[in-house]
Amino acid sequence: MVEVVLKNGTIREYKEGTALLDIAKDISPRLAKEAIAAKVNNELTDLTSNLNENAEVEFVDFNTEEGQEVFRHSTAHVMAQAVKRLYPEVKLAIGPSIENGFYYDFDLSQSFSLQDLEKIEEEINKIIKEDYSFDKYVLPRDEALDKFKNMGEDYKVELINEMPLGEIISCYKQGEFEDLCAGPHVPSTGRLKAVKLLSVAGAYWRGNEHNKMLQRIYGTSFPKKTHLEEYLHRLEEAKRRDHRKLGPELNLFSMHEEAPGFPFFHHKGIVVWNNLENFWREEHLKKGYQEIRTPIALSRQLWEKSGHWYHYKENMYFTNIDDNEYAIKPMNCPGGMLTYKSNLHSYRELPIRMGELGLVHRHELSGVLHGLMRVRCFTQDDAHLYMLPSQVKDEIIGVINLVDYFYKTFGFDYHVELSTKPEKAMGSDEIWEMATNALIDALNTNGVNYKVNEGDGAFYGPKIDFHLRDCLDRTWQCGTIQLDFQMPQKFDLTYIGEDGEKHRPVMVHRTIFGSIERFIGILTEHFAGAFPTWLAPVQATILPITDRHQSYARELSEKLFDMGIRAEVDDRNEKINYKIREAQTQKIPYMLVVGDKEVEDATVSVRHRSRGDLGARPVNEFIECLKEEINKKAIESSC
RNA sequence: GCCGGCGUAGCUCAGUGGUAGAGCAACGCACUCGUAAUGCGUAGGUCAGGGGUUCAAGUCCCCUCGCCGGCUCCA
Repeated sequence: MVEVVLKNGTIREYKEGTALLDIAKDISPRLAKEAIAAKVNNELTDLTSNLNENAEVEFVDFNTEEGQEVFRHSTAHVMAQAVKRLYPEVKLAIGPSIENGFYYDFDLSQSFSLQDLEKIEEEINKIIKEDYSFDKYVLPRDEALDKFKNMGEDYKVELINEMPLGEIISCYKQGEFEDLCAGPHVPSTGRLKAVKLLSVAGAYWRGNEHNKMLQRIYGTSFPKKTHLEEYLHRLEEAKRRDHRKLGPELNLFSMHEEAPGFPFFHHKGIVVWNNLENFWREEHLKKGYQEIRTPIALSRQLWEKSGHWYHYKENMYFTNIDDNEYAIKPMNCPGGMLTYKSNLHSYRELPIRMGELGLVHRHELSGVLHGLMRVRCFTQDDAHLYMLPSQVKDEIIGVINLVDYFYKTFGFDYHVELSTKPEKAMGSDEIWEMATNALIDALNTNGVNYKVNEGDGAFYGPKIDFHLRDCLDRTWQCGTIQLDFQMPQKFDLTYIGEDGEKHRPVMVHRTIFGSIERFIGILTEHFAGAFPTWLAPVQATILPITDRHQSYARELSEKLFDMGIRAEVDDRNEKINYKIREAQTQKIPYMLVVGDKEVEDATVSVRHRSRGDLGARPVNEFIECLKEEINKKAIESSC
């Protein structure tokens, strides 16, 4: 007998070699039905595997991240099986689960159309009905190599060849289909109730652009049809929040074929922009930042000195002035260096925090442009911090806290990534290690969770990135903190130390918004265009019922204007319902309806875009409340 | 940049090789109205651009541009 300790602490005994699935059945039929895999001594395992020793056992269902991963991964296998049935000459690459679904990469000469996806989906449903069990088996390396060579699965052969020598090679078989796989999987294909294939896209083998481009089919799956439908519905809803749709609709910005990747901001977009800038300036002044501005075009020699000429040239734009070559700045730092160097600095001044809202231009590949999120010119809320080595940790902690404060003001969740030395890097390994450890130290001190991206750092130093999510759960890097031991050296930056000698300061590049353009994109999607009142391009619209209420409406509007509130009067000859509808679609926070009653009582009837009709209030009382809401930068409205 | 898809009025979309359409928006007129669309009328098009096939092309073919979904890259 073996002893099983369940998650709730109860202990049960089973015959040695009992399958985990049978244990689940013994505990409850429902558990057996809902369990996707099991964790034996914290290791994820197939339900079909047997228990041979005492162990802690936990059953994993679709409500857990691991359960979803296993479920989607199994679906990917079934999709590969379906594709193989329909296109026997196809070669399989890899097929992992991803957030919200799965994909599988295929090498096939003909390209998949949307109709093909439907056919594949039908075949998947057949395989689900046929309810094959997922059977695991292990085999020695040579046999595995022979097997997949004979099958013509070149990509699998490549994968096996790269596995460490001692590694156990396992395969899973369902029906006629076999695939190299570490597992685990659901017990049988019948478990995969609701599957939907979503899109086809090109993807390079192993993510390397020099490799062959394969066809990637994306899909998702759920244990219940209704859950799939809910998910698809949510996707549709999310598309309505897309800033590329809302931006032009709300008259925030527009994009034009004449300038791909270069956004045009309209008045209403600029109002949002200016509010962000004002907030930024206020908070940075409080934190001891100076503000500078440096030119957009700087000479070739400067970029050679900074290293951009050698490490970043393919992303830069160039121009000639009086027969000399200039580059349009893709980053603000070299200009910042020159600014620092125009004065002599004492150690007493450090840390110096020099901010710049700098417009940078980068030549991005045409295929990556994406509304305001990925553009070819953008305004970085940059700053360069110059400090003593002993100040590094505190300065980084200061920036981490500032980012947190900013993002909290907008109600954003974010995640943090740490990027280490890339292949194309300046500087020695020792310097990189020191810099990277400084960042790690600061993160740990602040108790920040972070993910490590090996080799993803900037060419001049490692970085901490802050990522925000868009409406479709894609994440975008916004804030960043980059340590730089290179630039100060290249530009021979110095400060005069206590000893009267020149010393080299440490430098940090950092942004909070990242790019104002991208941040406005994220903001738009996060609030679905219904910006908090302090950011809203129009904060209140006054709606007179008829012509005879227009003078009262205009008086009110002037009063609001004098109090610094952005208000409009809709004096068009339309019914009140019509005006309200339009104000609603424009997502204006407050609608102030004025008619006979309001004129007589010196009140306004307040309607909020999401809270509806709130009734009449004295004008002054409402204005005070609104001012307060705006000053507090409240996310929720309360007037 | 690469793979695939898409491009008709300001917006959303019809249009099966044979005279370019609808709704909304815009503009004009009437209605003076109480919390999400008043009625009638008018105007609006190089069917992304260029080339080709055809008696005839929005429709079929080729090229270019842009957009969308990914990959690579990145704030």
